[in-house]
Amino acid sequence: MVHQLSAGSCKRLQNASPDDVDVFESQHTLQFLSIKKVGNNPGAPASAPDRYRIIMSDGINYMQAMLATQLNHMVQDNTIGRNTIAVVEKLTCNYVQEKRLVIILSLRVLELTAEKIGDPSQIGPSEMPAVASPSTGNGPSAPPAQATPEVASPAQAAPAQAAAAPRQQAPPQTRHGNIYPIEGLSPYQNNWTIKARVTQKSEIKTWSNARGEGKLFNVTLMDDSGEIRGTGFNLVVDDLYPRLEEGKVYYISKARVNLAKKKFSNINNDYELSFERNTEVEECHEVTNVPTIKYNFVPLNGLEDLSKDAICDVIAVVKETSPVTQITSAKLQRELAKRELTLVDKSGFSVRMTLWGKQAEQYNVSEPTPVIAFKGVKVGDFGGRSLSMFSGSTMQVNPEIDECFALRGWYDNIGAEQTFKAHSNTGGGSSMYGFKREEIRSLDEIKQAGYGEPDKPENFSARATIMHIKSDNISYPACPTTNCNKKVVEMGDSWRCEKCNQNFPTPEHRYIMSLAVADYSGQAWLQGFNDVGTTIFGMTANQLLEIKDRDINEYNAILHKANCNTYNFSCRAKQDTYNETTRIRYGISRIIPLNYKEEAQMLRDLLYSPWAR
DNA sequence: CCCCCCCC
Repeated sequence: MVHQLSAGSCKRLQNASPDDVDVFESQHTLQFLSIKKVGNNPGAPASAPDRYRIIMSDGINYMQAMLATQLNHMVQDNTIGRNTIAVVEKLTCNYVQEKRLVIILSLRVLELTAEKIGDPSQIGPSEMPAVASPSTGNGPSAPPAQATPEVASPAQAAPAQAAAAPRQQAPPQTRHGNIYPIEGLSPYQNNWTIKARVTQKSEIKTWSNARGEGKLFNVTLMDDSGEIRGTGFNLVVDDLYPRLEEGKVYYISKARVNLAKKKFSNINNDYELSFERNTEVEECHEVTNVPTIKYNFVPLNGLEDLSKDAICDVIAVVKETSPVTQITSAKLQRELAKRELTLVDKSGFSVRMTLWGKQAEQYNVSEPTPVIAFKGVKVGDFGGRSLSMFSGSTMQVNPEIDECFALRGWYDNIGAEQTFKAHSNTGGGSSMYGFKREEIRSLDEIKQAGYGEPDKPENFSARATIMHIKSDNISYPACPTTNCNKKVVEMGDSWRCEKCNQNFPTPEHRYIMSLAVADYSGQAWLQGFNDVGTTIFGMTANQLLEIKDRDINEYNAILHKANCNTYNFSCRAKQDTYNETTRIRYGISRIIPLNYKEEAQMLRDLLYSPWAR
């Protein structure tokens, strides 16, 4: 495959000012001549991500760029390498100390390993046109940049241009300097300003532990590129807490960019901000391009498809509001304010939403049945399904969005008179008949655990694939009386049930089957009864036996076709003695075909929710 | 530097 490099891209990138969106957000087909890991700052924490410097060529020139750390995996899993040709789709640029740094934010590989194209040369200082505001130019006498430990030295690649005229290329001197997308922030950039909306502000929290005590608050900041969490500690709380207001937009600069501990936040960013004493915050009144909260609403009837502890957004009419009550949390050893809202929506379901602490106390909506949009709330299983706000969750009363208008119209017309279904503990979702998705165990684990000791049957959940079904004896003739299911014996031209003391012209065949199933860890034999067979074969045992009598090949084909299908199982391990041999038998109490949407959502929730496991 | 998200 022959790819055409974007001749001239290096020059354009080299000369672009950081707000030159046309250059940084257009597509450049480039070849990576080298990718090299560079050292971290001496002061960087051990957990700091690796940083990679890329020498990239447009066939005519080459230049250096840094790979945004969120793309590090591409180097580590060899998605990119030496001589890779890729479309660089998004870049950014900023100044670290006096040095200009181009950072690759997004790329798409065209060819992993190609021949080197052309004979590109380094862009020299002579090719750097004078640009930008002459008023800010320091001229050629500007002190050359020091190679700082903060940034990889570009020595091999392009020593000259980085130091040559950095000031000439400085961004337009707005009062707030270089406006940066949140997505582009990373620890090796220190001269940025973001323009972001505070979408959430926590209350002031205090702590006291072995390492000391103090207070802190968090905000969630959002712009059109992404979101990031910011935290202020102690003295900074006094300064910034009153100045940052939910919903308003601010210019923020000179905060520290740290690695986020994902475990503790559902915010989609590898980094978080730490507000320092010198952090600058100024409200922005020209609010353009700063999105308000984006929602991904789940209707209330859809909550049963989410697993417990999933995080979701909902919009609903608040039909009832409880007063604030104080509960005593055993866990926290203190009192805690709580308020319950009853939410309803067009799906005809109602669900309870719990607010805690400040959010419970400060809930202050005068109208009786507002529409409220909630973001980042936690799904619980109390009463089938419940919802709960985190301190990081947000709510918007009567937001100016279509979903809100639609709900308002529906409720005022018909919804107010409707009765609503509550979620129940049975059926659907993760509460189905003992199957616990979050407690799935491997077959090997079950065997190792020795479940099913004498008189101690154990229930467990498993996900396994059918490998083989014993075909010789797949069913038994049973009493057709509802809920009897006892084996009947053939007596002349009828079938007798001893339990019911009755004879029947024909029995009802019921499945009794042994399945060999396997998962990644090993295999096991599971015993299944009637519902297992009807689930697996999609027909009753009577129907299957009829096929077996008519055409043994078709019967064998049906059994064969059942193999290689994966199910969720609720099982019961029980010790069993038969013919003086004791063994553990695994009975299937429920077989559940995989719901791929639900399985995928579970995986998604694992990624998004630090509390889902 | 927190990192708990609670109760019934």
